[in-house]
Amino acid sequence: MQFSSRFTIATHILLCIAMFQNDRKVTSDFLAGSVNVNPVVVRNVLRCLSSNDLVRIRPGVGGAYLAGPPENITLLDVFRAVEKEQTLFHFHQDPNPQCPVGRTIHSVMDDKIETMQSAMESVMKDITIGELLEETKQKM
Amino acid sequence: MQFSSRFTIATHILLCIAMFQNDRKVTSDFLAGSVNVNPVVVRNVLRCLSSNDLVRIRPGVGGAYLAGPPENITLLDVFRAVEKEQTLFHFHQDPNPQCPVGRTIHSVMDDKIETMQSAMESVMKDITIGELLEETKQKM
DNA sequence: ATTAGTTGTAACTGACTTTGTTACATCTAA
DNA sequence: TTAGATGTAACAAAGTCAGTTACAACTAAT
Repeated sequence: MQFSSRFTIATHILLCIAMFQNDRKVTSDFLAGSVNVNPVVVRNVLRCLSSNDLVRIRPGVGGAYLAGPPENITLLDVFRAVEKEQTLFHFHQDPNPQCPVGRTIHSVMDDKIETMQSAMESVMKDITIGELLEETKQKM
Repeated sequence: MQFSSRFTIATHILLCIAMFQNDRKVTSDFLAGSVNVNPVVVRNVLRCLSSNDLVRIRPGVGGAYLAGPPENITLLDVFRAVEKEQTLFHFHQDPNPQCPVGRTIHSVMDDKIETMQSAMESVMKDITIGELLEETKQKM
């Protein structure tokens, strides 16, 4: 099981906006062309990013802009904006409380899973759209 | 999106085997009762664990046993045994190569995602079934 | 050899999620 | 008023997960 592609799509979108927002109007159709998905998918992702104050969208006239400098947007911001279900693992429901393992499994495992997730998120927190933008420009 | 519950189910199963294998025959029905899922789900997970040499199963006569001491089984072993799709994120297919972002997004993002996953896996590697067993016994 | 108890595994279902798509209402500036 | 956007509901196709049934195959004990 994996996280959906919304995270990579959202990162792609933010990079595109950062790259092009000063030169042209960055519409959902333009973004859809670069990411190569349906414009509605882009608009749904943009809505998530917008409601988390990462981008500003101009309804009617069109165009998306970063809400702040790209150095201030971390991949953790992006992840939290687009992934509703942010716990890493499903836990099986209703383990048998009459079994000593079933009775305690949650209290034993919950903080382990949290540690795993924190490890992942601390990496995300240290990577910004600004860095990725620089790296992209170097590779152009 | 999340990983399936197979990981927590597998961990539960291993803890149960470690806890009870010396006292009674640990069948898939017994395990199913503790985890509170269908015995076929247990047998499927057991097959994954067995083919990765974490447990031994006695066909015919019945009963599952740890293949080695619980201190030698890490949560990363468990994770790799039961999760076929082990990359953390779906990547959107076919970004547009005519866009500078689309052309480079993979080479920019791939190692970042790998770093995130490594961070998670290094936590998994440091937690063993033996530790969880001790913690369970303390909480009983 | 038979039997009871167990595992191995295929097949099917329902529920859910993701992704793609269409359609249309709404908004804004020119 | 209009052109060009965005907002969003609705639906379908595909995939995955989990539950269940059913039955073949295996093993030890009798």
